[in-house]
Amino acid sequence: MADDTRERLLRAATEVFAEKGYAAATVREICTRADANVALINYYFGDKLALYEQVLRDVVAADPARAPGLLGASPEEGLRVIIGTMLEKASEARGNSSLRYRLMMHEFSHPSEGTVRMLEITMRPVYDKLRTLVSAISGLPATHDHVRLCVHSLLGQVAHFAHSGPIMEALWPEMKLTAEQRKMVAEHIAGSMLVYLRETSPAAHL
Amino acid sequence: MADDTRERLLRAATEVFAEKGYAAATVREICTRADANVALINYYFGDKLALYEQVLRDVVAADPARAPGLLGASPEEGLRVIIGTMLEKASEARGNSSLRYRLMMHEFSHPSEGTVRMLEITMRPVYDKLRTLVSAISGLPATHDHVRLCVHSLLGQVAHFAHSGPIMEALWPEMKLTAEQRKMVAEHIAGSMLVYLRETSPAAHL
DNA sequence: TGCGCCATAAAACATCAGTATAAAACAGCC
DNA sequence: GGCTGTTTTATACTGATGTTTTATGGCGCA
Repeated sequence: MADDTRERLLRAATEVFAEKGYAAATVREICTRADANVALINYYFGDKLALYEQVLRDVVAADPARAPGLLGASPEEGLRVIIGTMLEKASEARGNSSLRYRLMMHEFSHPSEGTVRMLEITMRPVYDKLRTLVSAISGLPATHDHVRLCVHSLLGQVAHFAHSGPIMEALWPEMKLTAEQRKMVAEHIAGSMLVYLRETSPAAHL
Repeated sequence: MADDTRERLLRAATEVFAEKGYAAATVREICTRADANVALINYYFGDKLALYEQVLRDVVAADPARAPGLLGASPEEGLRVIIGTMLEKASEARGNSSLRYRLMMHEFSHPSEGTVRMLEITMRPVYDKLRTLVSAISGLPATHDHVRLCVHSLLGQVAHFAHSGPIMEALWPEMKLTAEQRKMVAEHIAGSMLVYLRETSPAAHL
């Protein structure tokens, strides 16, 4: 039952971290959900942070930034797909692949002790992928300030729509990120960026 | 010395809340900074939340959303000014007027127990002002989904650039929101939104 | 059977949070 | 000076957190 318990702990930890972020998650809740004793987290992983890193490592075993349907698509379509995927995965309930995005977006809007690890492990690939896409669309090098600004704008917007529950509730109660609304938001974010990139790309100034 | 101590507590609380947000701020740090005893917060204000609300009430006595130079300007200019002001104030060190924005943006990216009060008191005016501006530029009613989406995009981007320190540091170390960079970011956020609004406004489809 | 090891459990521990209390210090006024 | 109410202090309480310790149960194996 040893490995079994370890697995249960990992699974529970993944859920709780994805739901609440690193700081707000408590080892006691994780253990309760895993039907395990509080001491077992330290027994198996050392401490809370090490558990978190293990969760990240496990969950990242999945695709880094290769959303299905992204291969062969135009950069424009790629942008739409990746934004849509992030939003969708960030608001889905569970399912191993979506937890990855929930973790990512949670840490993104609630930076914490574990954030730096998380960033390097899970965010970097997405960030770089987005830069590649924006670079291809705009015709600018991926290191250009303009490209970086656009990518951060995208990430900032996604994080906001996906993870500022209380704010949304207060300012726009109808926005609950239903499947329909998610599509609308994704199209808004990707669409507005594409319009902007088209207008400001060097090609537009011929 | 009574009112004096109360004032010191309020000032210290404003600083600490602005720096760390409601949740991460501790009454002990506030009292230390104010050179006061831990018990005095409860003596003067009741509890931490009441202190926070008092800070909000005080700090909001300033302008709600009337940045200087906003009167009489075109909606487009208004948008640029308000975005620039938010970014600028959010990253300034202190000065009573800037604390307001730091509080706002902090709570915005780290929703907490005090968030709802905060939102209604300080965010709502900015939110409504932005909606008015976007509405005027786009020609759509301020309640339209398109307008709301745009405003949330703006707020999300500002919050991100102003308050996701660890993320920025990891992904874009050179971006430190210096005065120069702030101008660039503000122009990016406002400028891209204006391009988008121009392209999608009903007038563009004649 | 008894030894040893691994997994689990129960409980304790240390720390830090917000809060409460009771006594001390102080101020104003007769 | 001495009373009275207000302000301040030192300290303790309560609860939550991450962590550690100590004990217990099961199981293979000589």
